Amino acid sequence: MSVDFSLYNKVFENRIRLQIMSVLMANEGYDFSSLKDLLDVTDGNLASNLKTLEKEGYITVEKSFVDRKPNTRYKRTDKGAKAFENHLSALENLIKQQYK
Amino acid sequence: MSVDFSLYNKVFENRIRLQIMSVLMANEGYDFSSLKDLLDVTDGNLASNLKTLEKEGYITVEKSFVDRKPNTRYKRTDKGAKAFENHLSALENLIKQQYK
DNA sequence: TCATTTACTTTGTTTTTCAAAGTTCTTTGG
DNA sequence: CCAAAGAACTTTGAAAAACAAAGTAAATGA
Repeated sequence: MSVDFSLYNKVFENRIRLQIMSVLMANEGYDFSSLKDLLDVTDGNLASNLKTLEKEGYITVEKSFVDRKPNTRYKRTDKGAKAFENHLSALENLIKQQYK
Repeated sequence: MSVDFSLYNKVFENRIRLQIMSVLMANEGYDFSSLKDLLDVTDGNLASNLKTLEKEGYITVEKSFVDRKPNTRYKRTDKGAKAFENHLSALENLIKQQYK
């Protein structure tokens, strides 16, 4: 009757965090400035949403220098991948339900 | 490369509103107390989220008496159905992208 | 050495969420 | 007929979340 929402994850309720994880699922890693271009957000906003994901243990951060410029690279963790897949399952249930 | 998010709708970023619309897509109508039981929210919270959907023109409200008790019944509008389907499309793109 | 770029952090405002309490309308029991 | 009760709110206010803007650090380039 009703859709199972137990796998729904509030961390991914935010559009920016949802998109960040989506990008990090499709790519092994992605850097700060590329994310910024892709998602069209201010750097402060992006940084704080990345921090939220990091605090949850969903992504890792690696700082280095590329072309003599600072470069910060983000990657999903296994925990993050699992959590995201679970969340997508909840959404998938919602979508499927429509045809029931 | 990146997922199309143009159909993403901020109104449905909230879990409760997302679930309400989901229920109203699968059912012609649904009443207040049944929604309350289903979604496990306080009546104030439910009422305010229903009002948000009503203000957007996504649902309609009909009040009557059933078994001598007040009964409020909610239905999706065409506009609401369209907006919700669009939003699900955006989510579907996100899910599909994972297998690319 | 001074400006510039990247990737933040801090600050503070605005927006959103939500619970709790109060209100209205109608029915029912005494 | 009056009080109590239940449904469905509305109001109030507090807490959390979202963001923009400005400030900062570290390294490089001119």
